Amino acid sequence: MSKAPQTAITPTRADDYPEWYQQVIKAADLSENSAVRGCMVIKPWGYAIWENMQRVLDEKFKATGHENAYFPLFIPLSLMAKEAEHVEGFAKECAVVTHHRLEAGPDGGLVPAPSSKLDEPLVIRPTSEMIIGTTYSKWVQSYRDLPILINQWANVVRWEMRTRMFLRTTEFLWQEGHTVHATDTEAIEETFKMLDVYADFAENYMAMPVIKGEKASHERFPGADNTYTIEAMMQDRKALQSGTSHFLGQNFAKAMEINFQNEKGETATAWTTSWGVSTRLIGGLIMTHADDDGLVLPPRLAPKHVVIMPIYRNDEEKAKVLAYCKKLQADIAATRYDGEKIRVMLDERDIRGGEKAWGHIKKGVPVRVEVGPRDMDQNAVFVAQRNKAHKDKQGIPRDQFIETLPQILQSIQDDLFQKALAYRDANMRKVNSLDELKTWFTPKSEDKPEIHGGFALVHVADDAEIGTTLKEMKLTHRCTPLEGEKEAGTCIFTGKPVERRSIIAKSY
RNA sequence: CGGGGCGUAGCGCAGUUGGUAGCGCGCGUGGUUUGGGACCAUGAGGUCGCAGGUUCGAAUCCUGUCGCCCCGACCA
Repeated sequence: MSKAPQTAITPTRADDYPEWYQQVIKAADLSENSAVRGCMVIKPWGYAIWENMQRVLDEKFKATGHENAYFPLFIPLSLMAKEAEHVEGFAKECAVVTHHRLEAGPDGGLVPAPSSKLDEPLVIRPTSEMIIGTTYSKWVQSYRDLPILINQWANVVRWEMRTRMFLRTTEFLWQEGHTVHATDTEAIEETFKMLDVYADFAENYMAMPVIKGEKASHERFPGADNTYTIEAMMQDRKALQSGTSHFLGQNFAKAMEINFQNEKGETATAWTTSWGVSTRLIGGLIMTHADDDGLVLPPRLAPKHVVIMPIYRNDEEKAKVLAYCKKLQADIAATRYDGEKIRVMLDERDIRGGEKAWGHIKKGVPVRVEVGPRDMDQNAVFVAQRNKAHKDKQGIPRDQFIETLPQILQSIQDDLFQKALAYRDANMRKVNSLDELKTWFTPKSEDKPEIHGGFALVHVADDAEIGTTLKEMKLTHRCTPLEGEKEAGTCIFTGKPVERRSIIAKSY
């Protein structure tokens, strides 16, 4: 008999954080590497989380006046080249289609047929500003055609050197909103509105605290006038850029000729925005809440809120317990949480109880319910919560359990947010000198660096050279927070006066 | 692209003076068990990444090739 490990996940976060992350994904059956380099297969449990994210976000987009549409996967090369900074930013990571037919090669196998070479190569979209902007230029004639408020759910490809499951994959799923406005004021308002939608989603659904901020000029989206971000702290205290909203000014409108006649009959150039979040959010979800026993899911996004695990010894008991569980399942499913039916599964698999329970712990199911003959006799259920220790279980009268389940789920949702918030705030502090910054971001043990650092609130000028210096220190300027205390000071690198502190951190 | 490492059963691995392939987990079957990761028994499963070469004989030696992983440069 092999002794069960102390934790369900090996190694622990403290032992080897990156490896822990991989193991959590594996243990929770979220995704796996595919036959294609850098591309992952998102498995049902992982995809169900994405579907929940999509559903909630989509409702929010609709509620703020947006509609969905779909644009092509391919972008003609010449079109890609139209906005100088944009090309510069993405040229290094584009997959390009050059042929449209295969034929037998000289050494067997298949090769692209030379005769099928495309006159103009097609770039697989790394983002869709160009193809969408070009389309919009045809749609916009008059100020009466504005605003255009469209979102698309899509896949994009960015040929990154190094990939990490969910955090950075060659192909990833996302949504990208692209809007056109008659005035800069309106476009800027849209940019902030969607940043707020993202922050609301991150905090109230993912239970992941975020800081809204503006990116330094050297961290901006290529071609944007301003980039705004929500930054979250992971459990290794690194920052994860979790969503971005860009005010594109007139850069893309000029390049794509998105022009219109205004009320006075004059020709005017439009103002555009774009904003997106991706499957990276799942990585953020994992690294915000998961523990050394595996995934921990906030109820509002969990594919299943509750799992019922029947316990029995023989066929006679099995029949009784299963019948009882099915009724319990139906009654739970008829109860509502967060405006929806509670998602409950009955795990009837014929495997050992321990294995079954640990499986659900590793998958992060918020509430586990055991029902055996003893409980049935008392018309009670045995309840465990994923946000508590795995042995911390309570017998509760059945009807009381069902009645309080919505509150239990909400308490888990709140608890996860509060824990994450406390962790972030405990690891965020003002840093007033370069030395202090260096010290904080230098691990005490060099061979096996411990989790260290955090979010440093620093006075720092918006300067590309500082960006380079930071990079050498393996740090980045995450953002300048939009909210909170406005405390003027002098840049710790240049001594220049700056209006408020920015966040400097290691990042994903 | 630079530096390291690895391709042997579904997964993780062992396998040196070259002799025809093994272990753990998982999986199937039978049984004993069962309120938090069981145990016994018994099975199934591999052209040892690919292609050449040396040899009576290659997972093992040589040459080439493909792929993957880790560390850097790039980034939602």
